[in-house]
Amino acid sequence: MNNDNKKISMAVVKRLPRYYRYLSDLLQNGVTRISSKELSEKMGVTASQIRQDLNCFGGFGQQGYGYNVQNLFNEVGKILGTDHRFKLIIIGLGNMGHALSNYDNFKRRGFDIVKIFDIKPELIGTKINGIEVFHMDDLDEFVSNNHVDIAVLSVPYSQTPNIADRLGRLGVKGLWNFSPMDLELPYDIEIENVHLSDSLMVLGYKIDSKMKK
Amino acid sequence: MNNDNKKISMAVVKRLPRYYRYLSDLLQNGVTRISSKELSEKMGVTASQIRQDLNCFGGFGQQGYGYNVQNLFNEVGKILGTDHRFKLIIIGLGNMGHALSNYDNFKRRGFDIVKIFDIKPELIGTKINGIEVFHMDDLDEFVSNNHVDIAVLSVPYSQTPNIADRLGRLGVKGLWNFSPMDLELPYDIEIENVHLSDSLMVLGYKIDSKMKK
DNA sequence: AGTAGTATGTGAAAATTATAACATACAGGA
DNA sequence: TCCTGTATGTTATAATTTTCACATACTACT
Repeated sequence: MNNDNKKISMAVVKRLPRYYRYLSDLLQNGVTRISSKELSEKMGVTASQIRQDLNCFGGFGQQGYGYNVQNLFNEVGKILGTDHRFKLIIIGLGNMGHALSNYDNFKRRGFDIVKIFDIKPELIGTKINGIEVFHMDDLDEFVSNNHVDIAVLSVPYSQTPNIADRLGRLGVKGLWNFSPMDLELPYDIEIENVHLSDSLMVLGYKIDSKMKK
Repeated sequence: MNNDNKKISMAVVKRLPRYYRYLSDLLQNGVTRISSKELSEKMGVTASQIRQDLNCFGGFGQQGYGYNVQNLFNEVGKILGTDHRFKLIIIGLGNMGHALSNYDNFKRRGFDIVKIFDIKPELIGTKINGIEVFHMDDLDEFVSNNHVDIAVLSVPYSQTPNIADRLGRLGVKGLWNFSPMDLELPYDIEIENVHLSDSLMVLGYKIDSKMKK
């Protein structure tokens, strides 16, 4: 609907998945329409922010009525790419790689894990949650011959930069990085760093700073 | 040094763990001093931001010299609470609970997992990474009689609100929530929501929006 | 010891982000 | 069909966050 080329800020984009979750919940509960005010109360944000955020992408609501939940859910989904599938590979079947491989929630959001890669001989050829485990030696060939959008990096710290660089060269479009190392590559690749320890430390800070008050 | 009561914004706090990581790296590499300019180049942020951020907590640097890496590392650590230990319990030994239990990185950051709770009979009494697994029925007694700072919530969606409420009532200080449900409780408890799917969807958005350009 | 160079801490400006305010348009009932 | 009430889209204002700019103070070299 709205095809403006005005830049959309990351602040807004980062809120979209949350809207998507709340809308999904509403749908599940059979709610068919909602106003920005009602939604704002549920989500603990201002109604103004909701309207502003949504309007970056188009006028999905109607004056005097509000938003149709199903429609808005679809629209936000489209913005987030749920109207098509992303193909993922997982690199590194350690703790986190294992957990992510078994996490079925991603599929519901449009993300299919198509293959897992590791180096441990005893894992190669096995299946985790129905997904085949290949050896890292076969990575380049697989990525070259198959459509892969995103690589999930859950390898040890020391190997992260090398493998990340390899994936960048292979032309993978996105990198979901679980190593406690920030990645920035000289390739045309989008990177999303997930630093669990960082989040935990922020929680620790919040607890401490409240005590001091 | 600086004990002002001026409020420190979350924007700043969320950057602290990153500083901490980079300083840790510098230490490891034997770097003893660094200027905000050098650090800014390494981290891909402005030198001004680094100086502003650090100055919220005190003047850790010296004009004409820069910052002593070891000292700054210690100071940022202190701000983040690494000068004392946080006691954690993990609730729910599913995929994520399992991964987190085995993640030894937390210990290095000041967080000790002291007990795991689940309901599956075959798990009770076993040890994961040296940590005992108790039954959920024993949760209340354990938390009442032992020091617990943070509960890590990695239970199924449907059970999240109930268990979260229970933990709130038990007086746990912080909640590290891995359920795709936002938590806000009427207790004096700090909450840090970790929504992996959200992060993945943002990555998906970034990939898509680049294509369209 | 004196001096040139360097880098902090900080106050002010710019940019970004969030909130408020309101004119417009539609819904729904009489 | 008209009219009141409601809720959007959007413009304007406020708040926050980031960047700039520079005076001050320390380093290090002669």
